[in-house]
Amino acid sequence: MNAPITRILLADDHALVRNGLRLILDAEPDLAVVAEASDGAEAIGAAESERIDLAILDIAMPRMTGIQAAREITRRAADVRMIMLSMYDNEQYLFEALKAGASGYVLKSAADKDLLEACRAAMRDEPFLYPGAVTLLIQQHIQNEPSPGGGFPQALLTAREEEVVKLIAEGYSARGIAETLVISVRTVDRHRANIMQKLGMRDRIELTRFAIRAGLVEP
Amino acid sequence: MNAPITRILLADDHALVRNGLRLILDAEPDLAVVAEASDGAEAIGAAESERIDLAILDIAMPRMTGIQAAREITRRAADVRMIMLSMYDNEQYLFEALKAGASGYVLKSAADKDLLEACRAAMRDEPFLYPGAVTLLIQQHIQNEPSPGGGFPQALLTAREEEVVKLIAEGYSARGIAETLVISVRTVDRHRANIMQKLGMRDRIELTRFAIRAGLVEP
DNA sequence: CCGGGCATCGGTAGCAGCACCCATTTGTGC
DNA sequence: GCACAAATGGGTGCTGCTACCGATGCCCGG
Repeated sequence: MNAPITRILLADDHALVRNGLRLILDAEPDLAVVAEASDGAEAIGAAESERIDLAILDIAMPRMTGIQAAREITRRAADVRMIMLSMYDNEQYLFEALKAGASGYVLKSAADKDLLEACRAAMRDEPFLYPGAVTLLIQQHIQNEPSPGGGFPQALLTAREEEVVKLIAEGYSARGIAETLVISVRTVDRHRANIMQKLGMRDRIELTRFAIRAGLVEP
Repeated sequence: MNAPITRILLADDHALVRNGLRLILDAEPDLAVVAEASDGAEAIGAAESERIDLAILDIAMPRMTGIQAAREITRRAADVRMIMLSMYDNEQYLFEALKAGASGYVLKSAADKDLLEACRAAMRDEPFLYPGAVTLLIQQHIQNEPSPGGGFPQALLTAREEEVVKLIAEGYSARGIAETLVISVRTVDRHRANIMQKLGMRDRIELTRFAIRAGLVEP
């Protein structure tokens, strides 16, 4: 049945990594890298203008993360399949990536074979997750099945919570945040507690790293 | 004069990246990857036990950074040349890498050619730096040439302090750090205080962001 | 040999972060 | 209108962070 060659967009901000991945992919007869991007905005442009079957997006890219890019690509070029490439075995990213429309989630610490398999699975419209991700999905599913409305009842931060996270990561104390937002210290405290519970985190350090990963603040 | 093939140790914690780089390197007739490592400790072991000409070390690796590994390799296997691979165009790390014995410093966003050139330069016992690094070196040299006994007027952390910063930024409490390093909580406390004073910082949040900027830890 | 930097350990005190409890007001969707 | 989530504010208490005081042993360079 001689499937046609899969035309791939490769987005990663590190040229060396990009070229390495290109070698891995181009070695396969059924895969061809036909476009590259070094950040999320470029990836969106390429997915629209080029004839792309599959986009491989690194999560950590400057200006716009792979997740944000995936959301835009879902909206503007819905026929493009997407695989998310991540340094982090992190459930937040996993869920966000899936919600953003990615059909695969591959760790950079994975084997070449996994990436290739994810590509082919994506073209068959099948998901591909690394084993740990499946476990996470199951746990999440067991924890809170209900949500008749659909998606994950899990943690998206509200606008206010996002503001608070940003300020925490910028080094403000609860008191400073309270003054900045003109609310009570107790409310700041409450927001922080809610955020940490949603994200499953334990202190400001983890919140800070989350905020940096999420691009809310610069390191 | 038919130089012998350069035997390379490749150390990076991400298998996909490692394999991509291996393809880039193995495509060259004069270079051969003969060993791999996924963290600093493994790299040190491999540099000792295998017959290695050149080690390519990623800076950001778990448990032990490429810099720390380079220090050990310099001590234990002084004939092994080293090239540092970094995600960050960061002067702190550039200088640390050079001090640790690396003869090359290549950004992951560089071109393949740069990495290959750095490898060959290392085998000729010549340094290789990306252009921005040379600029940084010059600036630093102009700013403070004298100071025979001492380094930079501005705070360079000691090796121990660096370890503590890394652990703080990874979310460890003082107590957890004390257990990890097998020292007293008070000593950890003292180190943290010294670090914050040196860097002019006020809490763990700022330290965390510093550590991420410096490439000591991943966000 | 001695000064100085580094690493180590101790006490005290205050304030901040964090957990767990409570409540009211507002807006949005059904 | 009613249900629900978001945002707001409060009380209590423990733990951890941070500041400021002290000290000793080690090693390295002059």
